[in-house]
Amino acid sequence: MKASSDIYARMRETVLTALRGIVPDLPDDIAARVDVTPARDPTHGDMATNAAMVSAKAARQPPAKIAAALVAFLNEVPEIAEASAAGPGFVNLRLDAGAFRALMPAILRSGIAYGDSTAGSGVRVNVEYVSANPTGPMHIGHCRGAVVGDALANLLAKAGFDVTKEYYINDAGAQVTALAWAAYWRYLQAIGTSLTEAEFSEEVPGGLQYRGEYLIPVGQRLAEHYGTALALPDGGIAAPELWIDTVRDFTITAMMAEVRADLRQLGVEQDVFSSERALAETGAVDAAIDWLGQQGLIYEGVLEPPKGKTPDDWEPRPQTLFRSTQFGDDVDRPLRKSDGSNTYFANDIAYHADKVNRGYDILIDVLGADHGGYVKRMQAAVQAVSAGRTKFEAVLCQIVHIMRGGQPVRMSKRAGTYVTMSDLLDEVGRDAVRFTMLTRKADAQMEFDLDQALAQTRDNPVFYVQYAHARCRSVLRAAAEMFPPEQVADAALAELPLDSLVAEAELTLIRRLAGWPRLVEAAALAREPHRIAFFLYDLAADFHMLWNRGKDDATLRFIQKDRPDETLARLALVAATAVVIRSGLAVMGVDPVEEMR
RNA sequence: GUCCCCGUAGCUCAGCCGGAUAGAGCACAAGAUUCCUAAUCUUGGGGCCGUGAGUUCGAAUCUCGCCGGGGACACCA
Repeated sequence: MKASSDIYARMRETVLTALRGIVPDLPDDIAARVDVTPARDPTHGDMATNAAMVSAKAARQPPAKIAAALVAFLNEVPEIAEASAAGPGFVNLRLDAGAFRALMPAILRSGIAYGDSTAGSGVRVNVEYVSANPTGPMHIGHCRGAVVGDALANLLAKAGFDVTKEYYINDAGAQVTALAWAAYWRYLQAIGTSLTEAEFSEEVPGGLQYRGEYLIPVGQRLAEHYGTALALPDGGIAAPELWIDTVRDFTITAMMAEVRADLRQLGVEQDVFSSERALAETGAVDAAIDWLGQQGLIYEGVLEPPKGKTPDDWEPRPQTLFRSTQFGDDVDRPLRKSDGSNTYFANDIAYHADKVNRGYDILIDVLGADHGGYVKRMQAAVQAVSAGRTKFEAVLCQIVHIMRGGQPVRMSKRAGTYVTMSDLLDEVGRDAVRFTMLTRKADAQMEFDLDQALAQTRDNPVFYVQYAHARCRSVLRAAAEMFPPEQVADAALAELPLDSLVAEAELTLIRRLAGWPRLVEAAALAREPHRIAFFLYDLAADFHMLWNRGKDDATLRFIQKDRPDETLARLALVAATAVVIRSGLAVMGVDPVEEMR
């Protein structure tokens, strides 16, 4: 088995081996707490371990004594230049520079697969994201969920999970009925009805919704397909049962085509599209409710009114309830409405049961923060339908405010009430949208500054990282004048001796590259794809710094015309840097650029 | 009233499973370019990590209370 390309994981194994020699009956839970982390302060060396401190109690020895024994052992390890005890019991490690340099051939051979991990050990994860109602164009909120979900799925896959990307089409319920009415209105307009919008709205149960212009083309296409057959001869409203299924299906199909087009523009491709309607029609919802009933998790009851804020029309009412409180929820949750039809929650239970039955170990839903109150009941439901075998997690995405010149941007002509994803993509482009959306924790509100996303300065992280990659490529292009192309290919550079890389700025960069696998694992475990963006930003900073060192001191430039061997070693470092940037951008779904214009 | 998220430099935010002297960018001040793209870099000032307790060798990080901001709270999706 080849050594892990995560040098921190490898050193941790070494430390554990040493620790077991000192504390023979080391408990597993203590061993699990032993960590080898990058040193925060470079004067402490390259890495530090807490091994002596966390094991002190179990060993019934003072940390300093364990640390001293660890130091003695670790100083005999060839890769370690120096081990020393410090502070309350840290053991600091300074590695032989060669140990870091030795990673570069592995990086160059792996390409963007560098950083791939087996930490997920093939655990099956379903990441459900976007899942917008097909009632209109995707807007800015969907966009964040789409980017976060997609990057999270990529990240988990890189960390060794077996990932499925899924979209849940909410094509059942009252909203799509309202959508059908709205499309029908545009249809009547297309065939020249004499009704006014106000007159039409009078006839719609609940009133006309979805008044944005985006349904006009759908109405026109309905008119092309069906002529006047869906209306009364005078252009009036025909009996709903004569047209509503037709119009609804037609409109959902049209809206989903738009959604897919928007997602394609964003570079998101999901593996599975699940339909709420299809699920309901196969009887899966009733089956799920029956199953819960057999487990004794369902009863007929009356809920207390919510405290503090009672709805105006609240009245006590017997309902079919799920015992979600048995699984930690605050109240039991209704599965059927007063008219006997299923609630959205009931459908969602069936849907998640379906995912459980497809064999996933972990279900992750990427949701808007307004669904925060939904998480506990879904956790309860998944626990119930999987008999505790499947884990449910939610990643909540907070609201995004689009800003321009310090002012919020609100309206879209087409959609009427919100900024569409498509507008945003047209204005700043896919890469800037994706990267910028990942420069905040998902559960923190963010301001998306259009000016900044387009700015070509350091305060635009997209640009800054892209520029670093372009500079790497630029150096390699320039080197082509000095060497034949095959000699500066990644594979060839991977074979070179690298002992000449000794400058501090070079070693800083190399250490950063060495931290990539560790970061991938940590980010995947925390479900925090935004960490990738910050890592790449720091990596870019290291590279730009090294580049500028060459401006102060000509001997530090990458290309040294009279010293081909040193030049090639430096090219290896540049190429490895480019590889890691590409590896990170791939997780984020951002394309690297070869040169800036 | 209950639940969830947030509170770190003037501003926008990082801070990985608790670790040593809390970090970036912007803004502000001063500097670096006959050069692999200065679209960059260097240096400097700037902090009661909202607040009070607790847990312990050690807390920005974990627990509880309080203050402040956002969100969600039967029969919507």
